[in-house]
Amino acid sequence: MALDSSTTAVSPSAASSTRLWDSAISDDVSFLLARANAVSMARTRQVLGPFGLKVRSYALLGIVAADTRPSQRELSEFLRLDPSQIVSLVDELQTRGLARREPDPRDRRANVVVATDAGVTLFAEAREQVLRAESAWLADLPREIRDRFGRALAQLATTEDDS
Amino acid sequence: MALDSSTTAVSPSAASSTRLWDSAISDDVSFLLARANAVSMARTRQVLGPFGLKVRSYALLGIVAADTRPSQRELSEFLRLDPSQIVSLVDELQTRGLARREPDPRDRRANVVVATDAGVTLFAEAREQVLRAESAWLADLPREIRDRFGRALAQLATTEDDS
DNA sequence: GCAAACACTTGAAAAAGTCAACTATTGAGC
DNA sequence: GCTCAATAGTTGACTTTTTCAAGTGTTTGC
Repeated sequence: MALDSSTTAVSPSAASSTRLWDSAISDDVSFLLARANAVSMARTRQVLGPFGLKVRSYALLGIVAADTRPSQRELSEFLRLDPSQIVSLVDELQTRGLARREPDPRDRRANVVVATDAGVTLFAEAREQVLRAESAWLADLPREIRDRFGRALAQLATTEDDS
Repeated sequence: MALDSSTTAVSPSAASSTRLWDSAISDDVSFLLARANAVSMARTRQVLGPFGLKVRSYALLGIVAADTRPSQRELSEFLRLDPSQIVSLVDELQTRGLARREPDPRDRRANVVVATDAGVTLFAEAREQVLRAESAWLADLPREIRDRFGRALAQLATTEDDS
């Protein structure tokens, strides 16, 4: 299923699969959330394409563009990525002149990752388009839901799992 | 990031990464949606574990348990999976006696996938637990949001992407 | 009747994720 | 102050997942 971000979302008006929306799982919040996420990923990916950014690079760039000066370890934990994946993402941004590593003065084992001016600028431009696409996507929700959807998601996103 | 279903979600109260929630991207609906989806996946996975089901098998079983008699092609399109992935999932359910293939009388190239009685029963039991976990997860949302969250997600999930 | 398209299947290839091991550094315990 | 376990970042091996190619048998459009 599109329970990941690797698939392009199309509407259930695609004739051959419309009828399967009548089955029970299409009432499951988990299914709907996965589906909505897939649509969101596809839309975001499309918007970021012209900036040469992928969703993960965009997210990492956004964090470091906020002058947070995170260590790679912090990025890894926050983004829920393996440290070796952070290495690759930072390498890529560094190669493009959008971010760089600096030695962390508090701990010689660590780097902090900082955005360059070019990185800050690119992020701002990309974010403008991302937010525009989001607004368009959310536009048809009832107003009182739309205004609180982000907050609801944030609350759900920060609920501990049942481990 | 947890922009996929492969990661266990933990709260931002995990001390070392709390401060990164202050960056811009944590306002992005796409980021929050991905995060909420990751939590949802983790919770669903945990609930389905004791039934020996994974999220995708559960979804597929749910569709065929609804007496929809879908072809594999229809399942592939609906769930946004490659046909070869449907083969594996159906194989697995078939091996466990939860579903089976039948020749499609309308088209000899095709099979329809049907749930067995055991499959229908297992799905019902699993679904009960999935819905219970969902209710618990959504419980702290404001009432007027909680009552309409699923519908909002369904609307978003069925919006065409900008392709 | 023929050729292109299609359903399912198998398996190869590519991509993504996970894990192991290394060097250098830090911090806890004595 | 010393020792050793833990840690940060890195590289690369290994595993898993996804994508793609190609095959057989069937259907459809001309």
